Amino acid sequence: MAERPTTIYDVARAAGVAPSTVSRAFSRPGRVNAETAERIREVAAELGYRANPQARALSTRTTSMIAVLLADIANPVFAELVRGAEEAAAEAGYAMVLADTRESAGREREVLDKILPAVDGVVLASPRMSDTAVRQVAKVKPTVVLNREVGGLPSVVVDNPRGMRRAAEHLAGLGHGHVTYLAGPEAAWPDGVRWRALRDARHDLGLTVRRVGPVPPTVNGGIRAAAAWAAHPTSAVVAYNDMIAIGFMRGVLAMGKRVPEDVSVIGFDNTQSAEIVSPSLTTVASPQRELGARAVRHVLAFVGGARSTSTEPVVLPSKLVLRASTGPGPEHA
Amino acid sequence: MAERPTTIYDVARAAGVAPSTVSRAFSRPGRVNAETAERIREVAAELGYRANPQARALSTRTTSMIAVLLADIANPVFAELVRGAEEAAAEAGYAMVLADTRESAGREREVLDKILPAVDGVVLASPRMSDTAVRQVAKVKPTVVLNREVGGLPSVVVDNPRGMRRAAEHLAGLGHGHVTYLAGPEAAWPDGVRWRALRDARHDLGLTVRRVGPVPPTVNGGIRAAAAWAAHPTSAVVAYNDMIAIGFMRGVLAMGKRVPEDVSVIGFDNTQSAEIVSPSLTTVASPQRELGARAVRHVLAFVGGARSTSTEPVVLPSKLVLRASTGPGPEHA
DNA sequence: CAACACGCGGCAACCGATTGCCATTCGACC
DNA sequence: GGTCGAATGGCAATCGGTTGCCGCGTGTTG
Repeated sequence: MAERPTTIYDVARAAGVAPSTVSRAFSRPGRVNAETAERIREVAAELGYRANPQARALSTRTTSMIAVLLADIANPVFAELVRGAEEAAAEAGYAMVLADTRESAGREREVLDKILPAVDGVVLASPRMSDTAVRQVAKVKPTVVLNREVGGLPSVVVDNPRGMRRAAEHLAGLGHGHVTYLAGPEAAWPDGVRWRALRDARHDLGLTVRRVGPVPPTVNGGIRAAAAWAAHPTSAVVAYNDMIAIGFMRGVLAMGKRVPEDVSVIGFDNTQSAEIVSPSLTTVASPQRELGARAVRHVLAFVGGARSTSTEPVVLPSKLVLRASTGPGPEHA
Repeated sequence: MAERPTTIYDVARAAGVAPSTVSRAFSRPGRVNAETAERIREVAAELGYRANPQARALSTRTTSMIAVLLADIANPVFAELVRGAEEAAAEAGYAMVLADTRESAGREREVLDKILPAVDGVVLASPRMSDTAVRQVAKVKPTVVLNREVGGLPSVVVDNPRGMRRAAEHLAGLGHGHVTYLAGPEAAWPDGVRWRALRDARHDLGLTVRRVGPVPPTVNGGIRAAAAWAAHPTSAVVAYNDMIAIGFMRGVLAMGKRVPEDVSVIGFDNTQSAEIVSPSLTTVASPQRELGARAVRHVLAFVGGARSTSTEPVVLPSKLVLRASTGPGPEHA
């Protein structure tokens, strides 16, 4: 432990050349005589030399690392997203580091202070901090925002309005006239978008809509939402995400009601849990893996110097996955 | 984007002092005249100065960051672990960065090359690389291994043998005489430990045990395990983890068999899914949050210079959580 | 009044790489 | 034989901080 790693200086001394030559042997193929380079490489291998990316970053200002900030690692919806991001980064020869910010704007700031100088770009997935703070970050390093739009900044989002619209149409088609939205955290940008999309659909589809919450985006949050909903029950609910939807089902089951006979439930995200819970959950799916990959590629394009890249948000489609948690409503023909 | 951040040199010029004084104003309270320090701090705030931890690391060799390497982010068992690690790190004023290595020893190496110089210590959670490679890492930076024991290196593990023993006792008590173990990845250290613990229990408890697999530690892996198990069915199975157990249940359900009437199922990890699946899953729980926190504190102790810290593994208890997936077996009294 | 300690700021070296520029060597060409 | 240019290696500055050491000015003490 704490054994000093070998540097180009160690290698240079051992190989009888100048440090600059060692440096070039690795980063400037052809700039150094082939034999000399070969000898240097041998000595380096023998000594177990590994370049220190941080030291390199001092002068080159690039580290081959990008950071992805996540609001909540425990939220399973991020699992696939991270995979996509990691793969896209690896493909481009970058390492991806992740930071969990525990749904807190303060933690986001703290982590960024430490990590920002160490990376070439940042993906902010569902950031909780203010637009101003996000722009601040974007001034320092190439930044792409995920699941949120911040004016003027590149972002990758899911087509939430269309997803919600499909959910509403599905419920209306089943004969549900009243729908409750179980709201997630107010700091979560998609929450507002989804709620507005539901409200916008109400005229066309002849629905009345209500809203309970906000509750935390967890199973327990869903249980609390169930209690709130019970004060003015409706025959259908759409939850901010799958976790809330699952908690809600658990809550209403505990009240002796049944899903979907007494109440139809739709979630968002199509997490693995949506499939294994029973009744299995109808939910609005989004291509998370693709989302992560696109965000990373987008950042890397900026890192590569793209200046003119459009700042129009990249919008990825969502689709409704039908399962067993939705059924006919009171006005079913 | 790409706007050069302010440095101590900028601050020094603006405040009319030497860069070294700026540096000391921040890192050596008392070393600089209070008024001067105050003025420097004001100027710094005005210019939006933020210290570059990487540059600092060059001379101090500490970055206030630690890395946690995970075999698979998508595995929900890691969610709580990460939480515990993150909290313990934050408590000590450290930032935690995470890297997903996609169950690949190669990725572990690549990521470590990039990230190691940027952090003060490393937690290797369920590493897939060889003992030799792990020791190599430990020579460079303080390292703690999680869910695995590598001779001579500090580690934090769960008491798997006891957990498996409890599971076996539970099944034996219910009148199951034959138990199949659904094996996880061979590279996963706990897999061997759990299997051996089950075999060791067989004499005492009068069981016969079999083993199918290995299969990937996922729901799909479990479905495959179900097919393999069906060739020689037993009235009880213990899976390497919850995901496999859940996939297994899905698989046998699809064959028209019922859980627990036809086969009792026990998982490992007590992930959230174990609770919401139906039938709910009996599983061996471990204190993941504590596991993560302990590992981080352990690393930080080494970072702080502890040399004599014992390298005896820290062993955390596990316990059996009874749910609906286990029931009486054929020899039930 | 001399000797000394202490407070406080600056100088310069250093951490580990990269890179612009210069010096040397050597072969080629006129 | 002289000139020129390509190939190759070294010197030294630089990136953004940290820190050992020096020096100056002031206050304290004998």
